[in-house]
Amino acid sequence: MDKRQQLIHTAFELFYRNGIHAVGINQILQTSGIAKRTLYNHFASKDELIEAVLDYRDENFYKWLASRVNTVKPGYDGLNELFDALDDWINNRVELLTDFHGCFFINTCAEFNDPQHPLHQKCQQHKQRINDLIEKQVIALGINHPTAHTITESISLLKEGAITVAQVQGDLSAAQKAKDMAWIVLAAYLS
Amino acid sequence: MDKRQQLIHTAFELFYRNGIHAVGINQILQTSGIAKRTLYNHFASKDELIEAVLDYRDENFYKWLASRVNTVKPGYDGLNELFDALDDWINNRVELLTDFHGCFFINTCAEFNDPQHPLHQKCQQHKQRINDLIEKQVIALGINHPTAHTITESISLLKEGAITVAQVQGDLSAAQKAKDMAWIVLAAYLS
DNA sequence: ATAAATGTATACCGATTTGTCTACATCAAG
DNA sequence: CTTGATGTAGACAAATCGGTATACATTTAT
Repeated sequence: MDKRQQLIHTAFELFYRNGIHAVGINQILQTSGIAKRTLYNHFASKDELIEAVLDYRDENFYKWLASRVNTVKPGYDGLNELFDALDDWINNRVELLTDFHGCFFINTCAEFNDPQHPLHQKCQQHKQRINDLIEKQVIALGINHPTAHTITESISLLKEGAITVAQVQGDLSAAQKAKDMAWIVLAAYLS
Repeated sequence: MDKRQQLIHTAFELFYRNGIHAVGINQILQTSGIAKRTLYNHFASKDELIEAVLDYRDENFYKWLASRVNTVKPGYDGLNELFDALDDWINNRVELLTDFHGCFFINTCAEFNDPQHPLHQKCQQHKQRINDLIEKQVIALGINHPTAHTITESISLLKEGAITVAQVQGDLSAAQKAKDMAWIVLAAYLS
C-alpha cells in the first residue's frame, strides 16, 4: 500500500545483493511494479532514494540488534548476545535482515569511498550508533570511561573483522571466533 | 610504453578510488590517453580488464607485504612487522600502494557479492595468499599445526577488522589497535 | 625496404542510464 | 459533486554504457 516504503524495500534488496551502482532505477521499478512517476514523486533523485534506503537499513538493523542485546542483562551477557546475534545474522537465522551479504554500510562505503561523501558519512553514523550500543554494555561491566572506550573500539574491530571475513572468505564461524577473542581481550584489559 | 600495463594501472587507480561499476571504459581511456581499439586489442571485455587489474593488485600488494615481513626474523618479529606494514599502508606511508581506500579486494567483493562470481573468487584467493603468509610466521613460533591455523585465522580477522575500521570510520590507529590485540590473543593461545 | 604488428582517432551501434513529460485513473475529503 | 492528492503507463530526452568498424599512422623485425 505505502508505495514509498515498497520502493525503499525493493531498492534495499537489490542494492544489498548487487551493489548500488549496478542497480538501475528501471530495475527497481520493474521489480516493485511501481511507476516511474511515483518514484520521482517520493524522491527527487536516485541519491535521495539511496539515502532513504540507508536510513531504512540503519533503523531496521539497529532496532534488531538493540532488541537482541537488551533481552539479557547488561554487561557480560549483553556482549555475549552481541556476538550470538552476529552469528545468527551471518548464518541466515534472522529473517528480518534478509540473506547475509556482508554489512550494507561497509559495502556502500566501498562504492562511495570519499569520506566527505554524504552517503559515506551516513554509514559512519550507523557504525557510531552501533558503537554506542556496545559501549553501554562495556560500561555496565563497571569499567571507567577511558578504558571502556578502548574496549569498545576493540570489540567493534572484532565485529567488523568477523563480518568481513564471513563475507569475503565465506567463514560462517567468524562471529564465534570473534567472540572467543573478545573474551580474551576483555580479560586482558581487566587484569 | 607498454599500453597494456598502462591501461591496467589507470584502471586500478580509478576502480580503487571510485568503485568498479562507477568507472566506465571511456573514463579509463580518457585518463590514460589510450585509444579504445587498443584496449580491445588487449582485453576482450571490461570483465577481462577487471580480472587483470585484480591480478595486478594481488601481485603488487602481496610482494610488498611479503618483502616487508621477510626483512625481519620469522615469528614474533614477522607478525609485528605485518601490523606495522598495515599501519604504514593505512597512514599513506607506502607510495607503491597509492592512497589508502580500504582493501581493493574487500571493496570488489562488495560489488560482486555472489561467492560463485569469478571476480569474488579471485578476491578470496588473494586473501588466501595473505593468510598463507601469516601462517608461515605463526608456524615459525613453533606452534603445532591445528593451533597455528586457529591463530592465523584470528590474526587475519584482526587485520580485516583494522582495514575496515580504518576505511569506514577513518580510524588511522586501527592497525596499532589490532596489533595490541594480536599480542593479547597470541599470549592467551600459548598459555 | 618491406611487411606485420600495433598504435591512433573517431564514427557508429544498440542498449541502458537518470530523469521529465503527457495523459489518464482512482479515491477520499470538503 | 468537485477538488486535490496519489496513483498508473509509457513516450521521450540527453547522456553514457560496453563494444565494433573504418581508415590511417607508427613502430618493429626480417
